[in-house]
Amino acid sequence: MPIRDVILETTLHLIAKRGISATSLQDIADASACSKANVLYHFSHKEQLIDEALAPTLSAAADFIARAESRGLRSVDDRLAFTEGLVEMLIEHRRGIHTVITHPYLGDSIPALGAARTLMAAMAELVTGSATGELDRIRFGIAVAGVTYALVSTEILELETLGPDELKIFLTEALQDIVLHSAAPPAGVN
Amino acid sequence: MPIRDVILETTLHLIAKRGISATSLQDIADASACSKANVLYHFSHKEQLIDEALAPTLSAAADFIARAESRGLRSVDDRLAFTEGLVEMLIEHRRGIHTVITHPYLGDSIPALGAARTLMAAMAELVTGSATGELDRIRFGIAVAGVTYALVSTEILELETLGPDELKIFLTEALQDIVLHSAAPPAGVN
DNA sequence: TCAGAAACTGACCATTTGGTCAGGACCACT
DNA sequence: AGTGGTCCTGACCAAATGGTCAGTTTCTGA
Repeated sequence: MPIRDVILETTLHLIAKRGISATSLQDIADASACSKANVLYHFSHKEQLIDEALAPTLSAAADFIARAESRGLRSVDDRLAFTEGLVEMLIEHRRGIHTVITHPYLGDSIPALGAARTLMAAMAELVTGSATGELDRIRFGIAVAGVTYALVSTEILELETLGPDELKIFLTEALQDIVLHSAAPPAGVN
Repeated sequence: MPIRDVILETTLHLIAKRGISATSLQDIADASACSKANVLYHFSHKEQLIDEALAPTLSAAADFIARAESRGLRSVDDRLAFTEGLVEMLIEHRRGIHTVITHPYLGDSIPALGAARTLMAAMAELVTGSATGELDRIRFGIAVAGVTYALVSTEILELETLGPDELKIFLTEALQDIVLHSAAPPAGVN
């Protein structure tokens, strides 16, 4: 594995664990077994390094949202596909998502985090735009925010005991219960 | 307002906005219109300052969880009371909760954040312990994590347009829909 | 009025931070 | 063998950080 990729991998790991501001270039260099100068040779600035480390997460999220947008969320099938895709994406890019979630403020200095904000807004509009009423909207929103955050801090639901496959199944099912409940209310709740 | 309280207030404000590591004592001093040395006169270390700024949030959360624990979450009424209390507490201590949520890693250096971790675990056990099955547990967890996170980053659901009262009503209602759905499933979903 | 405590400050310090730079090692190609 | 380019490093820098301290102002109570 080329040192450049090692550095990126290490960076993603460290910033997810300790946070961005608390992770110095020296830390990253040490953990990558190279010099700080070398880190700055491959990535001109710290911001650029972080940005690049988060890039895969961001593009995966952007893809997911773009697909969902083009398909819409009107039908029950759309919503099922949406929730399943969301869970899949979140699981695969756990560490990046965690970083994005825990750093809402650095959006101005790190492009990826700014982009994340935009994506969140897009997702919110997608989710809320397809809802039929205020309550429905909020319920859907809570569900989406819920899986996202629950997965990010897996201890909260003691999810870490589950394997990735089970995890995906359970989360998807739970999410779909909530979402379907709002898409096709059995009683006159709304 | 005594300068000590001004500093605490300012600190809570700044760390919620920019994050802990990115908020320097100088920033806090400037925003409080006093010298950095004075900040360190009232609070011997940065960690202690942060800790004290988060204290009200932490004790409110601890109180809430203790009350919920002693009452349990068995009956529907208990769950209704729990969700309402949760939403109330989250709304009142928004900024502190936001800080706690976005700084899972500093738990070792800042006591309040360590305590927050413990509280989260306690809440998880409370919530999951009262569930009847794995799916039920996860659904409840998602709902709780959902309101928490949604409220913390209000833009996500465009909640900032709602007044605090409406906000509370809507969030509580949505949460209770989800929770009740799991407590007393109308159809044989579970 | 005056002493002593509490509140506050500027100057200072060691350390760490992100970042630069001149040069060395290693490579492929001629 | 030599040349040019990529990879990599130690030494270095200015700025900022958390924190100390000696000393000054301000309050308070006798």
